Amino acid sequence: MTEEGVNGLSLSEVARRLGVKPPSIYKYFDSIMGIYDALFERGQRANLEVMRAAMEGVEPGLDALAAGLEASGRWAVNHPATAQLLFWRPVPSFEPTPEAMAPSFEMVWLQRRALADAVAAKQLGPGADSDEALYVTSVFVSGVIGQAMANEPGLPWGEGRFSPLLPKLLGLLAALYPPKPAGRRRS
Amino acid sequence: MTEEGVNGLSLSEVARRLGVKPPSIYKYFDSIMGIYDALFERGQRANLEVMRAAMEGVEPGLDALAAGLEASGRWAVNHPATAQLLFWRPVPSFEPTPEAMAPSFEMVWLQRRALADAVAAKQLGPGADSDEALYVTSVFVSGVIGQAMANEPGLPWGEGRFSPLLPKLLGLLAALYPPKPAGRRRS
DNA sequence: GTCTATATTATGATAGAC
DNA sequence: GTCTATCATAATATAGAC
Repeated sequence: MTEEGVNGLSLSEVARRLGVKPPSIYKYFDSIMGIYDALFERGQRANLEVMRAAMEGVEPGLDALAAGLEASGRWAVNHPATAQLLFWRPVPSFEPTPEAMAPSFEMVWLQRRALADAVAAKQLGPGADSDEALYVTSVFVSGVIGQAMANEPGLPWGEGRFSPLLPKLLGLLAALYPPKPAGRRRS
Repeated sequence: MTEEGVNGLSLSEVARRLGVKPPSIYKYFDSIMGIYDALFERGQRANLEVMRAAMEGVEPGLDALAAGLEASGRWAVNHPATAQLLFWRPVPSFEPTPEAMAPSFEMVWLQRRALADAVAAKQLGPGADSDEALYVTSVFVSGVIGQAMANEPGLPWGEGRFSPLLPKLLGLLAALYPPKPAGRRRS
């Protein structure tokens, strides 16, 4: 996928590099879509696990959210081909199975909980305990990853023009959802 | 590209749909990479022109920036396959020629000028007249487009969970680059 | 669980007639 | 500027021997 594009993955080439003949692959996968599905699930799982690990042992709330998203971003730029498969759906005929999708719901939940913790810790206002806040953070991360991968391929996370922006962008959550609502008249 | 993925574009299929035979294509393009390059250049040009048109007749500064980026986002979700070709480089063996890249420099310049205008109009602080601010806006737009295309394919701009976020995100520029620097001691 | 052999279909590209 | 014919190569997938 790295060499030919995600869409250029070939079952025959997989067999070639494994040192077996193409028919052998069919003992393990029903079709090339089965290979995509396994790659998709592995990728989702790996991404979830680095995020989970990064969030553990960090103060719950904004710190955990930032640590988790940084880890996810680092994983993505380190696995650009898989990340494209997961996040940009470049193979229209491939639809991941529910099992392959499952880890991504877990990731959403981790982020949603971190936002709720940030609200509870008064790092963010109550509006941050919302799907909207989740979408905003996902836009930040996906934007940074996409720009980094497209414009600075091969650069490690933390270098270049884009990935260093992520902490600054996450800091904007406090501007969107200020912990102390701007003093307004009682309503 | 829509049906088979950007990487699945086939010169033979192009010929088929044009009602000609494959060798005829070679009178117009050196190779399939020449087709990609033409698509890339057309896409960049189209994207530039909708942005330019949207910025004209709008108050220079933040309004023009927002209008231009909205128009660019709308164009992208309306042309998802071409947008993938332009913004995510899904064909590793394709390198756009300098001529095909040229419109994108013009786009950068339009946005940079809008940021400078916003600073001049005191809508944003001086720090916004910078490459960093440009990268931030590009992350916003690319993030919104990427999330919309991957998670809500086919939804028109303005609907769904992501594209309506763009104005809100652009509003954050004022938090990053406050027009009146927060009162600090003389330095 | 591996293989050979094969079916079927596709691709990008070129030579050369018209 | 179109075509026919062709080259060289590749793909996914299946049947069936071992």
